[in-house]
Amino acid sequence: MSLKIYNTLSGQKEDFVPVKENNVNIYVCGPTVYDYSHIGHARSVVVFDTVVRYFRFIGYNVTYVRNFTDVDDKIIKRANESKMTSEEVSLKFIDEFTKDMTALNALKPDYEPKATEHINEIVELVQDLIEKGYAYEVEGDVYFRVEKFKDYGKLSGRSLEDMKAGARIEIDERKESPFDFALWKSAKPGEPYWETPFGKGRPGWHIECSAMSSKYLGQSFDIHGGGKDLIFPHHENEIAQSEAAHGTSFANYWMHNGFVRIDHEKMSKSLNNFLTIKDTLKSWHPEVVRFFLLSKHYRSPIDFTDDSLKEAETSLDRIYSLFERTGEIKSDSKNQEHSKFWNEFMEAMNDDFNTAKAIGTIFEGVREANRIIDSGENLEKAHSIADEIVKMGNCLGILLLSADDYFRGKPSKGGEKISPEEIEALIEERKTARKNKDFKRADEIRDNLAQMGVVLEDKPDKTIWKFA
RNA sequence: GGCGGCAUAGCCAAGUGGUAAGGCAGAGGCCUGCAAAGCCUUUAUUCCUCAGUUCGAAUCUGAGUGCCGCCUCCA
Repeated sequence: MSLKIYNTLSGQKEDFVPVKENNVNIYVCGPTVYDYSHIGHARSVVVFDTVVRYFRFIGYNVTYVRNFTDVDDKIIKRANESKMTSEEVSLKFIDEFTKDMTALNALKPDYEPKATEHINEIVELVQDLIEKGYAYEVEGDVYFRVEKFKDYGKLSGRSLEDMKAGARIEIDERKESPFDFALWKSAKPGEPYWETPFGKGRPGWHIECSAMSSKYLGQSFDIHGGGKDLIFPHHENEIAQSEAAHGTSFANYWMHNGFVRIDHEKMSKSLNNFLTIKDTLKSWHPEVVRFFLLSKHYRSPIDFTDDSLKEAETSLDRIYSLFERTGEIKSDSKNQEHSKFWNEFMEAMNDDFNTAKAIGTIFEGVREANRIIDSGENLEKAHSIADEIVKMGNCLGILLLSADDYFRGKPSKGGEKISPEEIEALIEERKTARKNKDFKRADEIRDNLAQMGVVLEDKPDKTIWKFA
C-alpha cells in the first residue's frame, strides 16, 4: 500500500518515494513572530503535525524542521510601537506560539531554527549566489536575478511573461527586473543589522529558509510544506535561490494547506478577521479544535464558525462516550488482527492524508463497537475496536486522554463554577432520592446541574457526570 | 488584467468513470421512573446550469453561473 501525496509542483498526486529509504526530511515554514498566532496558523501546524505523526506511525524516520522568522519589518515595527527590542518581541511571541502549539498537541519539531541564529549561513549563500551571477548588489541591498533562473515560476505555474502582462508592480529603478527580490536588505537607521561584505543589513525573507533547510536537511530533501499563500512568491523564490546556488533539485514534494475562513473569507491579520488560538482555546477543548481542523481535507478551505466547532465537539464527545462504555482504555497492542476499519483508515491516510475520510471510518468503528456492546456479546471485540480507534486518533493527535479527563477538561459553558466534590455529593443525594422514588427531587438535582453545564448519565450500576 | 481553486441532502463533509461514506440536525421505534447516552429504521432517483464523450458520469470534455485565493505582508 503506497502513500500518495499531492505535489504542488506537478499538480497531481504522486507516490511518495523518499530520498533515503525509510527516512523523511521535512521542512515547514513557521510563523513570523510579531503577534499571537491565529487559527490559520494552527491549521498549518496541525496539518503538518499530523503528516509527521503518520509518517512516524508507519515506520519512517522523520526529521522535522520548522523555522521561526525572527527578523522582519513587522517585528521591527512592533518593537518600535511597544518600546521593546526586536529580539524581545520575537522571543515573546516564540514563547506564545510554543504554548499554543503544545496546547494543540503539536509535536515539537526536531529543529526550530531562527533566522537570526543563521546569519553566517545566509551570508554565505548570498555570496555564493553573487559569485555564480544569480545575484547583484545595489547600494547595500542584494537582489536575486530572476531572469537568469530559467525555471522561475515552475511551482506557482506562472511565467515571467504572464507576470509582466498582468502585474502592476512598483518599479524600482535600481532593480534589473521588477520581479527581482531581495536576498539582503541594507539597514535603515534604528534597524537591527549584521556586518557583512555587502554592508550593514539583514536577510530578506526568503533566503533564511533556503539556508536553514539545507543546513538541517541537505540540499535535496523530501517535503517542503506551508500555507497556500506561500506558494508565490515565497516558495517560488526559495526554489530559485536554492537550486541556483546548489545546482540540485530542492524539495521533491511541495505540500500546501488551504486557508481557514471566516464569513467565507480568508482569515488573516490584514483583514482583521482572525481569532487567536489562545482565545479559541478558552471556549473549546484543544482536541475539539484539532478535530475541527482535520475534519476537512487539508487542501480545501475550511470555514470557522461557532456551529462547526460545536459540531466537532459533539462528534468528539461521541467517540469519547464509547470509551466511557469500554472502560479504561488499554492502548497496548496485543498483536491482534486489524479490523476492516483499521484498513480503511490507513487507506484514507495513504491517499494524500485524507483525514476527513479517515475520521469517517473512525465513526463506523464507533457504531460497530456500540452495537456490539448493546448486544451484550463479544465485549472483547468491542474493546479491541475501541483500542484501534484510540490508535487511529493518536495518528491524528487526538483521543490522547481518558474519557473522564476529556469530558471534565472541557472549558465550562455554564456560568457558575461547581467542584467535583459538590457534584459527587449531589449525585449521592439524587441516588438516595431515586431509591425512595422521590423523582421530583432527583430531577430537580439533575436540572440544577444541567444549568451549570453538568450532564448526568445513569448507568446500570452508577451515575456518571461530564461537562456539556 | 494574469494565474489557480471550489460548487455533493436543512447544515458540515468523503467520493474523481460502475450506480451517493461519515458526522450534526429532523422523524419513528427500542432502552429508561423520566431523561441522557447507545442501538434500529428513516431523511439526495441525485451531485450549480446547459451541451457533449461513453454501454455507463457527481466523477471526463466544452460553455455558462456563483464563490474563493495568489499576483503586496500573510499559515
